[in-house]
Amino acid sequence: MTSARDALRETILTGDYLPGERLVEATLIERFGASRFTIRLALQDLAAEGLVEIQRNRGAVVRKISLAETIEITQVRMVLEGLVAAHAAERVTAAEAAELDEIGLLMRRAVETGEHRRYSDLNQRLHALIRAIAGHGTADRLIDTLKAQQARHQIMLALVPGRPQQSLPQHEAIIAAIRARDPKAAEEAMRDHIASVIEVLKSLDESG
Amino acid sequence: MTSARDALRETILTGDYLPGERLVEATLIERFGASRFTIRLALQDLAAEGLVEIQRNRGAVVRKISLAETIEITQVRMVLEGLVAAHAAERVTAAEAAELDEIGLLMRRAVETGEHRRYSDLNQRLHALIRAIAGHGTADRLIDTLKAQQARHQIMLALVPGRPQQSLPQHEAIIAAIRARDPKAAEEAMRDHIASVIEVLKSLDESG
DNA sequence: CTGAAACTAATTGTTGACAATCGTGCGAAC
DNA sequence: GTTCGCACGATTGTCAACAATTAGTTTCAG
Repeated sequence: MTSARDALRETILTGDYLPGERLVEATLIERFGASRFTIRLALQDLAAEGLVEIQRNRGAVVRKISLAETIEITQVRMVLEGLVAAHAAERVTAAEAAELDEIGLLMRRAVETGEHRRYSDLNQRLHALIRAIAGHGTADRLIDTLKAQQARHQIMLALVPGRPQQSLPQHEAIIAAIRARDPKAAEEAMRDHIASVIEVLKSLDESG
Repeated sequence: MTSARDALRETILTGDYLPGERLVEATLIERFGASRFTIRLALQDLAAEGLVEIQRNRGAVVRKISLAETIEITQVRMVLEGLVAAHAAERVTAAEAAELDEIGLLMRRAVETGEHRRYSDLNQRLHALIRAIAGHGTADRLIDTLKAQQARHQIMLALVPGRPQQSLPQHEAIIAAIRARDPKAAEEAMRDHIASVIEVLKSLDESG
């Protein structure tokens, strides 16, 4: 059963196990009903993804990701998503452009009506669509890995007040650049957007 | 013994096993003198790094990396190393600046005397130094992984005629920008440099 | 009362055997 | 002669038991 791997992964990502918490194999066996071998393989896998840390003879713990590291990860995401946005601008089709436009419209509406949760969902949808348009497998895989590592910190970001008003024009700029098939502008717009995310993270560093 | 993992890794990287070749566990046990469990773990690890591909009930094969994928990987390296160069420009110390200068000087000399092998070594040393100066752990790890994946294709690039003459000024521009503590210029210079590498790769695509 | 050493319980590392699965080669039918 | 099906060999997937290591605890000497 490889599904034990995904189950464990999901459990860590949703925050059932806290960072720094020990992942004792016997406990996991009981919780997921998998054999020790399977659990062990799953932990090994998650370690390769950077979600847990395995120390020899000491077992696995949920990896603690500091705010400083979150900033590093976001910086890497900034340049990767910038690359992806540029590729999307080169490859976007008319149908995809229409889809981008629609998401942009819905985002504006969500901000106006104050539906923060919906805006967050649309945000994810937009980024996912851009990645799909770009079709850059290598960047895609890395972004997924990095996103998983910051899963916990990302939830916090969605709750920052005034954030949607700040990011909406950035999103619209990204959409406009991709629709105009301007790779350079698309990359720049995406980088500006994520750079502002980094600024928010840094301000959290100072305040907390 | 975790060393079996490194041994297998090294063996694949040096090209003893060719892309597409099957990695039968029994054979590896005999070759590396490790237990099956250890070999299995090693393969799992290498799969996570993208060096081998594991299919259920079919075992592991050395991952075949197409030229198109190599280009993708290099594009990602371009933006990552660009980020790293920018960070290096922000953090470089006087001593490090001197070291950069020295490498630049040696590179120029190596090009003038036609010592291609030496130039290639200095090239690696320069990139490694810039990464060390930047101290960006997240980007560092990813670059290492990507480099390992292209190990085979990279050897080819060093042999392209006229390449040192082309890349020397690019390297000098990178060094100058970092010494001037200009992050934006450093990133741009690094990206220009690797972009030209991508052009070489694309020309290989057309010719071969 | 404090410190170190030895013991013990908990946990992980490793091994070998067994089960499941896949690809291949043979044979028979059309 | 070709194709389909079957069985066998090779290979990987999984398991349970055993060995090694670690960390915590107790005991004893100073």
